[in-house]
Amino acid sequence: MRTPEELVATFRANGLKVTPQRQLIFRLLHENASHPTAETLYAVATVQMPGISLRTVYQTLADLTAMGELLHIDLGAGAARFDPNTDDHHHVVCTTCGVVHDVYVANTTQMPVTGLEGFAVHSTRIVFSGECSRCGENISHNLEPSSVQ
Amino acid sequence: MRTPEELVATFRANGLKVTPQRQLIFRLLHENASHPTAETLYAVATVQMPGISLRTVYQTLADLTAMGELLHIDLGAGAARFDPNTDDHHHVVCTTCGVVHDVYVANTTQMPVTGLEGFAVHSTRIVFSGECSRCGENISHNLEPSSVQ
DNA sequence: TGCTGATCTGCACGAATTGCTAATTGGTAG
DNA sequence: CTACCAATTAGCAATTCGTGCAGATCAGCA
Repeated sequence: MRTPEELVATFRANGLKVTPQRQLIFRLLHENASHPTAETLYAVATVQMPGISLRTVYQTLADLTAMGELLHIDLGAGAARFDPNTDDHHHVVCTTCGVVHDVYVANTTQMPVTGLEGFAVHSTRIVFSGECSRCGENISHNLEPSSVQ
Repeated sequence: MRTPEELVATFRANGLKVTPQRQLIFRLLHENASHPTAETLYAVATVQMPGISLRTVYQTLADLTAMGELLHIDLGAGAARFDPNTDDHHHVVCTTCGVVHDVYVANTTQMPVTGLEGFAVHSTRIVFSGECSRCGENISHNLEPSSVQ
């Protein structure tokens, strides 16, 4: 995800105004490397800016998505997640706690596939579901702090 | 998808009652090889059984899904689709008309992947999006009837 | 400083389900 | 064949995740 400053510049370049609400959201997204839902971001934003509207959060996320600065990811359950990582990648979801991690899959366009005849494929979405290591050991052992969020 | 008769037997075996509503839905699913939504099935069911409740359709689809006789597939947009094909497979969606076709992908567990460390993956869901041949040529040429639904 | 269109807020609305409950009914025990 | 009772159905309310709308506000420019 680009820096809040870059996003400010991008918004200006696109003729969009730079409001305090938008700047706050830029900052939160830049700081937060997780895959928040609109509600989650709203909750965090409210702390720093009481009165900000959930509607505005949705709107700004939609703007960022439209500009390609954010990915709108639908895991097929619950609210949409927004991903500051705009690389070509995929996701794993923990079915227990809901954490989402980025996954990189090589050559998705060259997978051995049957049934795509007649389709001009524009995109491929892969979602792995499983249990993260933290949930796997529901009793917290003396586990070295891994990259598990 | 199993035959209505088999499903009747399975329901009885599981201690569930066999009602006319359920039998109708068994039949519709067996006949209909597409990937209907609950509403779609409801619409068809209503013709043969006016007064059947959408709630009942949802309930029966949930029962079948719980028994593994049906797959609940969420394409990440709009209503859930129900798939009578319970093989291990994936899907393509036409972004224009919404048709869904089954896709078989070999060895999804051996794809070259980075980022799954620490996850015990239980399932992999792949959704291809694109345009089907029918929508690709939005003017209907003298196209030989293919398997395009 | 003043405009003015963009933006924000708050609320109503919409789609897709699920929760709840009274009325009905399948399956079985007489 | 009949009665009984838990399972099921119907139908409506409630929920979740968003989007549409309208009036109040504000950013950015002259």
